[in-house]
Amino acid sequence: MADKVTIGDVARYAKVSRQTVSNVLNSPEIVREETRRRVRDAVKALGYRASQAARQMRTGRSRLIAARIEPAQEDGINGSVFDRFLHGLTESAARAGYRVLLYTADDHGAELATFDDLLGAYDPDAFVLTSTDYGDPRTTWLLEQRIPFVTFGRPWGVPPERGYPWVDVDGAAGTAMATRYLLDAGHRRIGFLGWPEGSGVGDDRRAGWARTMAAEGIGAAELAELDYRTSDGVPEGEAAAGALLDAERPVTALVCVSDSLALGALQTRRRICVIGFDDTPVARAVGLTSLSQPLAEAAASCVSLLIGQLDGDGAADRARGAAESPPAHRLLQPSLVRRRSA
Amino acid sequence: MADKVTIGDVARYAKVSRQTVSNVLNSPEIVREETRRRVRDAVKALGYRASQAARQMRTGRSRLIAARIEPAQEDGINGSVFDRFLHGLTESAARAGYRVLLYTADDHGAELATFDDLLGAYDPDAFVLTSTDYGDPRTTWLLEQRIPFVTFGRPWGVPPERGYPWVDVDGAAGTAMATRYLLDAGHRRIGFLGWPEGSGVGDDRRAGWARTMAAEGIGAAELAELDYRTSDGVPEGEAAAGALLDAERPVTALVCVSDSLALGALQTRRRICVIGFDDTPVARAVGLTSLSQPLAEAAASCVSLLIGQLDGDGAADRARGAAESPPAHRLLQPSLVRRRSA
DNA sequence: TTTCAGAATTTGATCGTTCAAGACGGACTA
DNA sequence: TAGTCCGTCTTGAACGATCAAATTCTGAAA
Repeated sequence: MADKVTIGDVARYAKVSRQTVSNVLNSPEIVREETRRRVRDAVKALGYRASQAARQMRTGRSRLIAARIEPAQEDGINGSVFDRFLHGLTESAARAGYRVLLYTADDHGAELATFDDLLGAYDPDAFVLTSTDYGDPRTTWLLEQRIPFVTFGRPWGVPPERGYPWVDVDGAAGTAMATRYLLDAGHRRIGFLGWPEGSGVGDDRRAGWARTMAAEGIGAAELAELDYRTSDGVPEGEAAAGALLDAERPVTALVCVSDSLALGALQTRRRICVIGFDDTPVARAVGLTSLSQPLAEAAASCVSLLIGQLDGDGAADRARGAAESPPAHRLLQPSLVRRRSA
Repeated sequence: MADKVTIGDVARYAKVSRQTVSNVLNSPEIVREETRRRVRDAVKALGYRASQAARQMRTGRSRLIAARIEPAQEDGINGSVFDRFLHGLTESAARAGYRVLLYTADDHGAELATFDDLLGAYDPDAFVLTSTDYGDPRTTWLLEQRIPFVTFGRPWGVPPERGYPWVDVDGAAGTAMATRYLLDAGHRRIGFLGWPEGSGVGDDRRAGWARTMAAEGIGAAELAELDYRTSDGVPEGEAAAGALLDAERPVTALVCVSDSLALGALQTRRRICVIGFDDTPVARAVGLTSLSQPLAEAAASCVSLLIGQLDGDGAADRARGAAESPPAHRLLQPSLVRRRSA
């Protein structure tokens, strides 16, 4: 194993000083063309790569982004969504010269402790949070500590002045699209299988269905009939779909808040069109039409929002003690993947 | 944000020297009891945490373990297996004072380049490889560079003298267990839905079924009839199961090399018992009996094998230029999760 | 030729930790 | 009494990079 090549080795090889090599790497514009070329050749010839540890010592920047890897959920079907997001995150981060550091935590309290731990030891430059919920203590803590972060998920119920950058997928637009698709196919009794009220994501997805149905002239009373709420899970979906199908005026199609519920609905084996949400592997496997989140794009957006804070004028802003521009955010559109079920 | 607490701050507070603080942290046994206590109090009072970057500078150890996050597979159903492994890895590593650094790579070539990149910049102490295959160039490369690593997956086709530490789940024992279970339930025409010959994992799983059937007195000719090979995927499974069911002497039960194939078999909706492999979320969702890999335990084993190399006498061994003891490994047993399908 | 501004490059200090070697005091030995 | 040793603690140097300031170089104007 070749001994470590240091910036000094490169400097000697290129017959310049350490600092010039450093400049070629970090601010090439201030180095004369010919010197720059010589240094770059030396870097290539020796296979030099800057030691992240040494750089971090001086600059205080670790080029590390911390992300929590979530435990496999009870139901697990939706787990792969996060998996794909994480993959995209790793790729986008690498392109921007950052790496993803994983951590786990069982609850918000443990997660705050982990933040502190990580910041003390590895000192990541930023965090990416997922599964944000109402009154999330993590965002508050990070804002207080002035640690850069982004969330994948909107700040549900957070007043705008406490805003922070986020990326999310427009769930309402997705369910609206699905509903419109079913309406165009001639359906009118289109039910919605959703979660109990109170989850940001769930309520948002329900809203898209509701407003599309309302625009079609369907009244509130009928909507209430068509709106079924249950906790997530395949058996729950089967039961709920059964209830809606056995009603006096049965549904002919269902928009579901998750693939788990949609899969349950499919398992009733009744003549019914079903559309799920998240386009999980299961959906692909069983031919379930589903709304697909652009996860790679979401991850890329997260990284670019972070980079804006980190490499951009973020430091300057924080020094001035003022965040003048409101935090950036991005709302992405899901797409409908047509399969046998609808 | 409190300024960073350094070892010097702690030293001043405890009225000792920097080095004594360092000793309390790294070799407490050489410090007098009372001093040790005083230093520990100071550490707690100030909330000190050693800077990983500075430590790495001096010791050359990053306390980072690199793992590749695999792209979601075509079929994706089995993706969650890796996901759960990664979660376990992160947890076990944290317990041992290590963190997991993610990277991606599209093929082995790109992965070798990434190894080099990572080692140059972040200098992880070890790698965890998954999805090893025959003649894997990655293990050869890492062995040559004398970089510690473990694989989750046996060294298929690697001569013992080029051995390295690994952890794996005994697939053959799993399919043997499944086959035995079906035999005990009275089945005799038990088919095996497997992948084409040539994959280590696939062949191993087939072997467990074959040897259990043979032990039951079923001849080679009949075994060949019952053994179906196809590429992975739900439609493929459906087709294969159909063929075995429509044969002159149809099967009454199926052991499958993956949940994808098993799910396909289930979708034939024929009266047949099916057992899958991996206990994926889909299996849980549709009530598929499946073999479950102890992923958390596998991850913990990977970490402990690595720690043995890293914190143990690994450095001394390497200094002596001799690996006297053969690399350690662990073969774990899967378990059968009974559900409706068998 | 001299002067000078600006560009290009170099030098010394520093980040926070651990290593290697040295200092100090007390006990034990000769 | 002096010498030696051991346990405990301290001091200076080093890891490899960047920052800040000093220095040298370049070319144009006086």
